[in-house]
Amino acid sequence: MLELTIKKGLRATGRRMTRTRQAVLTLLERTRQPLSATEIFDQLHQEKVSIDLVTVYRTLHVLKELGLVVQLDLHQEGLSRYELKEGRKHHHHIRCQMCGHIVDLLLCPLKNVTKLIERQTQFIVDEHTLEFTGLCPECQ
Amino acid sequence: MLELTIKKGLRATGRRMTRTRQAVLTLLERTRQPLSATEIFDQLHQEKVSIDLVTVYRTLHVLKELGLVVQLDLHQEGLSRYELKEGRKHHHHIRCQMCGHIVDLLLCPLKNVTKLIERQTQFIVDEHTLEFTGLCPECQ
DNA sequence: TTCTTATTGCAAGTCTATTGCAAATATCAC
DNA sequence: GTGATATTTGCAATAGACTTGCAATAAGAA
Repeated sequence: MLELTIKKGLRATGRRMTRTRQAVLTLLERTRQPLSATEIFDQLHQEKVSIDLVTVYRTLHVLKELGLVVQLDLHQEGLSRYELKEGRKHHHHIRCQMCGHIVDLLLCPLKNVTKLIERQTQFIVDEHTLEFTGLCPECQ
Repeated sequence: MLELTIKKGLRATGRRMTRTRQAVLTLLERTRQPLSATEIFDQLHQEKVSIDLVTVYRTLHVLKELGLVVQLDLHQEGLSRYELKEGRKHHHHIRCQMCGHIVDLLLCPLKNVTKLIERQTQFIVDEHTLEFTGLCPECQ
């Protein structure tokens, strides 16, 4: 169970499971799109959950630190989005420029490329960001 | 000559070549690293060029519109960087997490992938962002 | 239930980037 | 060169994402 895993992770670092963290997690769990802090804030308020925007940011920060959540910086959006890892494989996204709809990509074409880059640049590669934009079927 | 090309581009859209635009361009031309607006502002001020930060932003916006400059959003930097196109091919970057040094990558492994994504998602792919982070040879 | 300590909300602040507007300046016609 | 006109600039103010300090609150262990 996801909730148990998370509780353990929190405990292990001297942290507590609280109503607000619960609320953020539940929302992320049932939402398919990666959410921004503001979107999480707005959505929870619509559901009459009282939470401060600062707390949303802090919660996301903690969840990211525990490796339970991934932070995305989509192409020129100027904000961060978050999605639960929850056993999902490393993947990328494509976002519609028109409607903002975000879809997961099932492939990551970069596994072989990393070695090539390391040889070429002498860097030790740590992370990569790969995000696409375009027009979704509805907006074409 | 780059300067002529730019002047033409400006003219063609009813714009003018000015001292400030000149200064931003010259700086971009002789700097190898992609620069942020603030960095451009600071550098020009160090060189006793009087320019407002707003003007830097507006200049970059215009140059981007003319297709003379590329806007980069590197992995979780929280700001945009700009570099001259100037006949250079489409490419990506890798940034050192330690010292911030940015190096060009000579390959783009995504040409074939785009078609695959279009088939898979039914999107029409327009752009992609691909940026790496890691440790540069000096920081390892 | 009580105590300790993490967590929260609020207010204020930071940083990147944008907008409105009057003043400055580039370009064109003369 | 001079003047007309339209673009560009600087300044002040503003927007929006995100952070920090601190007192009040709540989780969880005894």
